[in-house]
Amino acid sequence: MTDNLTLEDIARLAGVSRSTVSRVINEQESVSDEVRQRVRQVISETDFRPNQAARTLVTRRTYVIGLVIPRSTSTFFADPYFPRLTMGIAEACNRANYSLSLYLFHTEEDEKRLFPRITRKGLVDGIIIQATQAADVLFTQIAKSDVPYVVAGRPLNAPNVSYVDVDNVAGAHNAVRHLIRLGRRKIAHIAGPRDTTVGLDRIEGYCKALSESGLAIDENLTAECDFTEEGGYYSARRLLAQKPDAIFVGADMMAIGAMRAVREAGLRVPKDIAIVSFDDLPPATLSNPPLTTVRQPIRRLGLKLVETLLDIIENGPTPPRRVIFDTELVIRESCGERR
Amino acid sequence: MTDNLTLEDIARLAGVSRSTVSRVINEQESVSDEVRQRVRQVISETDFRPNQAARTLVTRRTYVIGLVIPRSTSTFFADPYFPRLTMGIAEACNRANYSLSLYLFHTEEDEKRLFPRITRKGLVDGIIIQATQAADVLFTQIAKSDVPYVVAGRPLNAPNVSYVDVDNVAGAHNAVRHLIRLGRRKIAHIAGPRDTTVGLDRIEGYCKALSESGLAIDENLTAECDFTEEGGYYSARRLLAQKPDAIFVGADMMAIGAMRAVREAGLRVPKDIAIVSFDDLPPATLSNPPLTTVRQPIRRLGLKLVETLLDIIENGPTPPRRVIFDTELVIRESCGERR
DNA sequence: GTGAAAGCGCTAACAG
DNA sequence: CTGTTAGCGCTTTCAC
Repeated sequence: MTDNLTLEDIARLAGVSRSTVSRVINEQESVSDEVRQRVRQVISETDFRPNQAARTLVTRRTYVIGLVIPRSTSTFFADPYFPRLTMGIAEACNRANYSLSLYLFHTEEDEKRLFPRITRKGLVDGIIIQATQAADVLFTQIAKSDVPYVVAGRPLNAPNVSYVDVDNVAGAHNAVRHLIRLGRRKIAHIAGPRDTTVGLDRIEGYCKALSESGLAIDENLTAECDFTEEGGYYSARRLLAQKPDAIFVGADMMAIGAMRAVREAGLRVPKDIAIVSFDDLPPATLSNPPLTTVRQPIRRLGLKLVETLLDIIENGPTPPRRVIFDTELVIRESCGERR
Repeated sequence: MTDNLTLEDIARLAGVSRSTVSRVINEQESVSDEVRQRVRQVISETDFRPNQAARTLVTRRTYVIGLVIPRSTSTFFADPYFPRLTMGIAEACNRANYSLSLYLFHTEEDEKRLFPRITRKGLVDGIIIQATQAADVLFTQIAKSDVPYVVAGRPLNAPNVSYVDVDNVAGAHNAVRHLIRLGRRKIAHIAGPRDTTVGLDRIEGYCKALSESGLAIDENLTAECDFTEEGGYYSARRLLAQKPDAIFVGADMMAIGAMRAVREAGLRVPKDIAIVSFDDLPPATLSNPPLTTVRQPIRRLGLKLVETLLDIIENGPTPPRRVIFDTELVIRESCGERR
């Protein structure tokens, strides 16, 4: 099937002009039913599909959106969060008839070399970019080009950008309040990196809940690490020295690690140490005991990200759009009962 | 930064012709150093990047490859397998300066509507498509278009296609032999779907190992299910009635489910039931006890898939390329010691 | 309602 | 070594 058909060919076969075929393909009104039928017939017989590049060249629309995952999170593909988010984004793209280009950076060199390519014309109509520390450089670059973009998660040092995020402060606040309500008093926190808003916001919610209840905020009760299982494990080991009766962990994967450390220390969850975490991804259900955790509406996040980006593509970047989703505390067994 | 610069503009600014600028951009030799410098200067000052669509229109190259995940596997994004594979593919794309378009189908309707769009000209240079039952229809379609493609995993009913797969028969064979060597005699199997080669091949390896050792193949000792944790759980529950002393599970996620069932039945892994599974993904390490499992070189699979596709794009689809990777049995605790 | 013609921004002969 | 010219396949005025 070596078909290199063009509009011209279809036009000839249907006995009309190229313009008419174009009109039929683009579903314009001003074509007589009879001609439209004939053209459609030829198109389906020949299995003709217009060349996308040619179309893009004149319309300035690629119908592609790019999803950029900066390097520090690319290892996070080990975390189920990003695949989930990607699914949501892909679903929205499918619906809107957009293609989704995935730019998964592994190294800083990747970013330096590849990112400028992405922002060239005729490649993507807009970009969804994951907020991370490494992303900050990219923000500057992307802002200089005039490619529309939206950030997944609140960026740290980027005013006036559009983003979609969850209310991490409220989620963390709620989680810790739950522990307090259950009678826990010495609550530790395994936090995400302090150079991300995710890390920072959850710390803020944690502190807020403590303060409200008149509990002291002890620096030694907070450990900072990346979002991995390993990180959670080692952080918990360190924190255990302080003999906390509960840990609020900033992500499910870290909570799995933390529980491993607790188990190894001969302590029991939730009896000796109650645990509440953040995300509600599959590992939360499968762990033993299952995790009480703050659920993020990841799929909706993905859908909204695309919706927002398309809005920006259509109507320009100002004013910045900001969408914050609520979270929901899912109570399972790792937090135990009221004491 | 509303730049709508074209080659022509750069040419004017540098005092040369459009062709010369094009030559500089495409790194052709035949340009004097002096001119090259001046042009480069202007390009960097203006931050000019050539329009990709225009380029594609004439070169017939998009430098985009598509990754198609048919519907039945799209839920598998819950499984860490696909994210991992995607990472490998993305890494290879980055290296080769290709963009990666992700087509994640959720429904049959997605496939019907979207797939024809993908195979149009000027959108992608080639496609990597995941082998599944649902993919069979797509194979027919893609074969009709002349878009180069390669299959991830061996497809069931598609002769003459190029694919990259692991040796599932040998991997399963090896896994089951290990159980036999450890003294297990009544070995059950939780298999993947029989309408996929993954499911079928692993069953074949399982049976082969049994036969070789003179063990009877009992149909009641094999349960078939999808690749989910839930599936593994319910299959194990059923199989437990037969009182096996070992289970070879066709995927880590199913093994996690199977272990849950075993635990609930008051049995212990590996003492009462030894378990060996397939994949070696993070859940295998994190489970309790950690899983003995057949490691797949997923990242290499991804890299090879891209390499093969680029080869096909360059040199045509014939002869079909077939690459089979070896697997490796990773021994942890779920299989226990020799009895 | 339909066709002719111009042009999107680039590459690639072909001259010189 | 460099410039001129002719398209790539489509959309989009502008006539009729």
